[in-house]
Amino acid sequence: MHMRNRIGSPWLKGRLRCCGYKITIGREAILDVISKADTHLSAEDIYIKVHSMCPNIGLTTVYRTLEIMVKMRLLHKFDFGDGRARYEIAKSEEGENHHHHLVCTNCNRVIDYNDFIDEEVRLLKETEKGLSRKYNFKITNHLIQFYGLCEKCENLRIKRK
Amino acid sequence: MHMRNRIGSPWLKGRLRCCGYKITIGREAILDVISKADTHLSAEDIYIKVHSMCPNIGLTTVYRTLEIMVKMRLLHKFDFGDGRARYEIAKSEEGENHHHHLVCTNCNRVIDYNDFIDEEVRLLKETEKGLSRKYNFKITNHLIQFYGLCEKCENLRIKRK
DNA sequence: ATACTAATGATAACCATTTTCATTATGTGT
DNA sequence: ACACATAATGAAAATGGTTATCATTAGTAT
Ligand SMILES: [Mn+2]
Ligand SMILES: [Mn+2]
Ligand SMILES: [Zn+2]
Ligand SMILES: [Zn+2]
Repeated sequence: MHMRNRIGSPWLKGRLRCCGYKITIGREAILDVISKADTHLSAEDIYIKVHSMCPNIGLTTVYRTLEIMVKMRLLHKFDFGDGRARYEIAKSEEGENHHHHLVCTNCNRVIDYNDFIDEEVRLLKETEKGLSRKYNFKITNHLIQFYGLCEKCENLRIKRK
Repeated sequence: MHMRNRIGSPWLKGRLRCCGYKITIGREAILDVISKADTHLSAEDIYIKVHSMCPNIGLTTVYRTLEIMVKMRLLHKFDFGDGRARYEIAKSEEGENHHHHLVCTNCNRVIDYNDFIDEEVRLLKETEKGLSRKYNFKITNHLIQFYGLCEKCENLRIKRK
């Protein structure tokens, strides 16, 4: 039993392996950081965290691994408007991690939510079905984001006034 | 009556003017291109079209004008995943131009749709109200995109198989 | 027409991401 | 354990969309 087996999600490693990808030290460290993250990390965020554990992993490898995982749909890639891509686990051993976002247009804070009401989910499926038929478009995914001001920024705005 | 009054949306020009912005030849040409566009243009797309009419307008001016209009909420700025921002009229004399998108993940084609069903609109408003209350988040806008394969790409995929 | 100042464009800088390529490490078969 | 084929890697350079700089120009109010 080596140290290596202790880091990185075994499930994610399995997914990579069975797609023919090799499990390297760098990838393990990257998987480890991603699977433990509770925010939307940028490639550089991940690189910095990985670097503290494995100082010889390059930023290029981070980008390459992220790209693979996005293609495999294990990771979601988002643009929240701050000039860099941000990543978040899409699938894990526990299943899909589907949720929507509230994005503050002032401070770029992002709030996840997945407490959908039943009616919401039903109508979304209905809508997807209708669109698929009408536009002959095979829908595989959706992105729903609400933009506005978070509590803090809205309070600041009111005070300033 | 000069030639200048014949190009660019008078309404858009009015909006800029009453915010203290000067109406320049470059801006008129940019407004003209944007208001006549029926696709999601990039800054360079706009620059090329403007250039054919006004060869001495620089790309920098295009970027600057677009930025102003996005801040004024006259324009929407989108990221469809092709590495450049794309713009689309958000408000015009006729009112809001609100719609959602179907984005092909293979060829990057984007389909607009705004034939929402009543229930859809109602539930969206309801959802926004619920989220605002729950997360103390002041929602001003939303982005809804469905990803998948357009008719053409889906057909190609089937044949290839 | 004049003055004030916003707007402009050429250029360089910026910076996230990608490409290149010689070197290294991994999985597999022995 | 060893060797082999080749996927993966990292350092460095390139790419490309966007932004900053700054001297010059042009729109607007008077
Ligand atoms: Mn999220
Ligand atoms: Mn559109
Ligand atoms: Zn905020
Ligand atoms: Zn397509």
